[in-house]
Amino acid sequence: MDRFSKPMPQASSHTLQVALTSELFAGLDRESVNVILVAAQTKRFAAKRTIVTQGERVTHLFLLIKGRVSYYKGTKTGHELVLRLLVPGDVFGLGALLRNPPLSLGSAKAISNVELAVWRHASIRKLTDRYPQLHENAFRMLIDYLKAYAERHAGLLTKTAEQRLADKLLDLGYRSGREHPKGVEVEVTNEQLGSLADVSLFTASRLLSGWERKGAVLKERGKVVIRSPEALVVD
Amino acid sequence: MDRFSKPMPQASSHTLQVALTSELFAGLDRESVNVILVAAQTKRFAAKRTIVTQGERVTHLFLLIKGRVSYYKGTKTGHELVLRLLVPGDVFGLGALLRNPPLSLGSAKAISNVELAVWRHASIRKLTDRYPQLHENAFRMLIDYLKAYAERHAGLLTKTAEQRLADKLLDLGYRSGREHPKGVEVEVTNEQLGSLADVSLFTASRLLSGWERKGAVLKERGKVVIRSPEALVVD
DNA sequence: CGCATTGTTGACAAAGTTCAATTTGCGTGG
DNA sequence: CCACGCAAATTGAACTTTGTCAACAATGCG
Repeated sequence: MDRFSKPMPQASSHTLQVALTSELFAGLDRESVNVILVAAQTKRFAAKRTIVTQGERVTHLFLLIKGRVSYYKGTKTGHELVLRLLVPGDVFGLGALLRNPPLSLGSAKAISNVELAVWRHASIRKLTDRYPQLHENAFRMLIDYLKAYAERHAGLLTKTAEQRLADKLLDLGYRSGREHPKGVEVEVTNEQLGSLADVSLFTASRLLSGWERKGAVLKERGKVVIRSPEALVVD
Repeated sequence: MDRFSKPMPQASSHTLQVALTSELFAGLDRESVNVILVAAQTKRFAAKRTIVTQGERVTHLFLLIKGRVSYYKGTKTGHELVLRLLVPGDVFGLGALLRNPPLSLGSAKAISNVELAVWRHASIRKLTDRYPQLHENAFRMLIDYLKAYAERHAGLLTKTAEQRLADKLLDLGYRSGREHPKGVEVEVTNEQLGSLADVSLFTASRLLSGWERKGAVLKERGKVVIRSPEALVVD
């Protein structure tokens, strides 16, 4: 195996594109990210398939390339608490960076058909040795999640259902909105949105209807089009 | 300065004792922990003093040696959301392990007179280079906090105020309970307990009174004595 | 002893949840 | 291409838990 005889392996350009936007690879140059990506496997899951299960050991690190994933926590009473709706560039399974990975704190489920870059525990460990920046980034992401959580929690105690729902809808629009002739289109059901905002799906339905009457949003099954974000901001 | 002429510096035995119980030093041997501790400064704060302030850059890592600290998040509406009551062995300021430390997500306030071991950013960075286990431990702790948070959040949606309050009281008893002729004594005010369980201080007062009538607890100003933990467990 | 902190209790209100009954939209298979 | 059936959304009505506010009591520090 002569080092001159073989071209450098390349990750698909779309995958590379997405990875470069991920916080996990912040501060790493294009080549390094490419090296890291070629160590990953590409996996696909059909809509509604479970990708990781709460309570099982975290043996893989995932980077979402295409589609949407719901990361949620099941509760004893059967409720599903959606922790975050993941969009391309988001990662999950950060526990796999540890020598002895912990048990997963939630489950991940494909909402649409999805494509993921997947690293096995052993290979991501090797990569973090070689690129310590990865560890640094992952650490920072955890702190950011913690911060986001504390805020969500504080919001639950101090804001009204309407404010929380509006906040989440706008956040989703920002993170995963699509162009639409009348505004920004967000793919989300009342139930998902409600769970993210810690509001029942009924309340979500009522509030959205109210906004629609005011002309702030349009609704379709499984979608919301934000027409005037200003109308949703309270302050 | 001859390396044979000077005895090895030693951390105070009590400090070492506490440090060895801390998750942050899990898997490190006594000598290593000692080396790490001598790089720290000992600081004392009087009751009610603020130790770190939300929103300021995290420039120091703290290990609580003696006393109690409240780690909380202030909200715009003036509420204080207590994230955790810290007891000896607990740490805060984990963000200081990052090269560019983030802003603090909460504030820390001394409840009693406290003693802390404190590392400056630069020195803790040197230590993590020398003892990578520190990084590993900190990472795991963040994941554990995240898990605890998700559970607290889920509890808020699925459990009653009574269950949540009971859970927190028992958790505190376990983490920081003291012997008492009639049971386990916990130093906590209704307000603190209420905030930890996401319950108003009035509801906390009412529930505790109810338990006292049933003989499950005894109350004194600033203290609760748990007489029969079983009576508080619901299942 | 006086004052600040902590705790108590009642009356009341409000914000959302729950449940049930329907309706609407959409993909699929005959 | 139509009909079936599931998933998503709607709407009303009753209910309930908990927070809010106010007035007051007790505790203990300096």
